[in-house]
Amino acid sequence: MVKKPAPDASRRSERSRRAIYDAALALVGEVGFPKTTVEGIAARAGVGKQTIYRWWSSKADVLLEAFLDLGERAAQAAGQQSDAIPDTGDLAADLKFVLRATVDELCDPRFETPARALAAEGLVNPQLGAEFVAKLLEPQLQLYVRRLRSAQQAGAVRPDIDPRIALELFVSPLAQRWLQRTGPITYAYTDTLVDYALHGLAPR
Amino acid sequence: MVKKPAPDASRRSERSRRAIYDAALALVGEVGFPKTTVEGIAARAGVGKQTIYRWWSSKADVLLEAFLDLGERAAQAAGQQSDAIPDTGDLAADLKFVLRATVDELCDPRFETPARALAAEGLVNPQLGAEFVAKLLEPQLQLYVRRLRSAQQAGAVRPDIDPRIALELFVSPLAQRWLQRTGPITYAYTDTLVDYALHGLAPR
DNA sequence: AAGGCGGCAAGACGCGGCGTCTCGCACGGA
DNA sequence: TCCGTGCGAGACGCCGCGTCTTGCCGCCTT
Repeated sequence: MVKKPAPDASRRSERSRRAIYDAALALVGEVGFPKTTVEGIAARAGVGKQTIYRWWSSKADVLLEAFLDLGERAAQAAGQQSDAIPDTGDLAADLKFVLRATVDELCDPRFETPARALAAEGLVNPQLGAEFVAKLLEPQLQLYVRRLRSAQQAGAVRPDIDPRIALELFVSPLAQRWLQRTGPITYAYTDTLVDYALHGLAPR
Repeated sequence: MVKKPAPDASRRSERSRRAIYDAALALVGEVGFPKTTVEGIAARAGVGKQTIYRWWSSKADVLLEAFLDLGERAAQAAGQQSDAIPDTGDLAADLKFVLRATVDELCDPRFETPARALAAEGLVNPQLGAEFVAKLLEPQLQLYVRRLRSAQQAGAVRPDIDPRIALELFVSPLAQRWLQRTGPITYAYTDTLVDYALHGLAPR
């Protein structure tokens, strides 16, 4: 199964790696993913094409790592963790708070272009899609799982509910509106999602 | 705003149009969307490239129309409409029924490959994405809106609920699992979604 | 019946990006 | 000192894109 002669990672140029990340993110933001080329990334980064092909298999692969790296740096810069869900005891308020923050993030152009490009590529490329889900999406969703489990212990959520499915009631609608542009994304919308999901559509 | 000399549609070859639809769907199914080329479609259809470029702007555009055409033919073949939501008076049962049918459809390879390819392209190409949503997705969603309105009049759904948002509680999770492969797609799963959405996560 | 008009199949063409390969160069360890 | 190897640079063949050209054929007009 080992196809490549495996280049020596200890000799790898950190400088080139950073330059490639920066160039890839900048180009995707400026001209979009389809018009971003490996040649363009190499030229902007001041790097030989071979250096890119030596360490990555495709421009999507480069962008995924660049995006992961961006996320890590942002998280480190923002103190400990910007990604934990608060637990004040008021589940509805906590969910609305974190979903509002997600709305802000989804509307930030710096985030939006590469994220959408990666999601799109992941749909068609299962290998990349799996990595995207495993490294970016699922860790976020697990935060909701934890918060919902806490809510179950506090009696705010029925004990027979599966948290991994429950979170999709408010996360997936937001994701779909953003991905497919099927509707406006506002605080009012996400607040409504939380209310509907917690209390149901049927009369009580 | 009129850029093209507008070819004479009355002289258009129906034979070529059909051959192009068939070739496009076949190729996408066989080698996937990224490896499908305009040249390949033309060759398989026994058609000049210019004939494709005369009537469509991109391979994604071709595939969108081919897919719409496929859907129309399938709908016509299946009697009147295969896409209406039953209204037996039991909202939960009706929703579970139609979602199970959707699960079957999403797992049909003939449907899956082109649909996923179109969705992926729509993410990155807003023009195509808007058309995809307007012509394929939103009409389906409006069926849920109607069924939910009927349920509101019957007292099965609270009157202050917005049906267009409510339907997302069970449709979007399924859509996301399918698109991003974030989890298994089963009848049990969609049944659970309906139960959670109707009765809420909180204790009653 | 004769002529034109326009879509048609076929394919040549230039362009540009892909992925590979070949150079020297720099820098590390024996 | 001398390999070994990643590096920047860029040449190379390949292929698909989107346009353009050629000759054919059917329809509409006259």
